[in-house]
Amino acid sequence: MPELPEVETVRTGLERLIVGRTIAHVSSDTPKSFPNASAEVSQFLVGAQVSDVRRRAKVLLIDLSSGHTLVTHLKMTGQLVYRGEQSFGAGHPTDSLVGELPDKSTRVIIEFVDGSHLYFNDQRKFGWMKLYPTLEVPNIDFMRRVGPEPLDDNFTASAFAERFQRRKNTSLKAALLDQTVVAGVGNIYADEALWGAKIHPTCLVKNLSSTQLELLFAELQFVLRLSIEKGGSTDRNYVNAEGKRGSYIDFARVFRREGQACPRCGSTIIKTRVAGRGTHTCPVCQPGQQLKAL
DNA sequence: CACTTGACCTGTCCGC
DNA sequence: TGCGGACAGGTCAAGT
Repeated sequence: MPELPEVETVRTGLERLIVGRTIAHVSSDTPKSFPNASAEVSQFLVGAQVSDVRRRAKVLLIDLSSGHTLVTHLKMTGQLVYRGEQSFGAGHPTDSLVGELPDKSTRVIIEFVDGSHLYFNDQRKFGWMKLYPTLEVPNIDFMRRVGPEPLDDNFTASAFAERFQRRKNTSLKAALLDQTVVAGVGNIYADEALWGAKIHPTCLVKNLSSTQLELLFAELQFVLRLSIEKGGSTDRNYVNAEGKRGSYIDFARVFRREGQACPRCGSTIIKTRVAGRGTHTCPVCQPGQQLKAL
């Protein structure tokens, strides 16, 4: 489930692997994955050179020399994997989690003039690629509404606390997952940051002190930075632009660790459901209302 | 308006 | 071994 650190890791890889390459051909297996991959649109793709790869929240922005941008959302199971030209045989890198490409979950194939490929794989078809004029990207509904980047130097803990007041009657977990409050946080890092701040996910925003919210911000930045350093979290499907896994999951304190010991106090971590999501907490470090364990 | 729930998909896992 | 159902979780539409 790509969140900010995973998308940032893909961005870094793509920046190194595809900037400067020229597109020769684009195909899509289903309009759902690339709604505007029509012949009319391909004139802005074919012959265009990749000029930059950017990220905003969980969205990847692949800028082209044609003045257009391939906007990509990986949602839960999306992967963007680059494969260089293969001079012989049909082999694939042995250190890749992804096998021969394309495979049955390949939705979009971008072929470059040098014979290399970028594959958009997405098992569950929730993700998508869309082409927009670069100048219109900031006007996309999601881009207009999405909150500040949590790792932006200009985004302060007090500004973070202030933005949470927009959702004062909801749970901390729901507020963290709300992309209009702060960008890029998903289920993994919401649970990890709440454990770090010793706050229960069902706690209402209005019941938190500004000190607690500032501590939560510090913990959120910590887990996001650590995960970027570890190349993201490979829980199920996520891989980077080379098809390789990320290792943050090995450093996670509560996420996917139900039944194991809390690394801070030794209590047994439990899994509950909060804001419609599987939620991992330490019942001792994060005191709050008792919830029925799943 | 504020907030919550369901839909979108497919593969995996668990219990019978 | 097969089969039904729960579950995974990002975002938006629909519902309360």
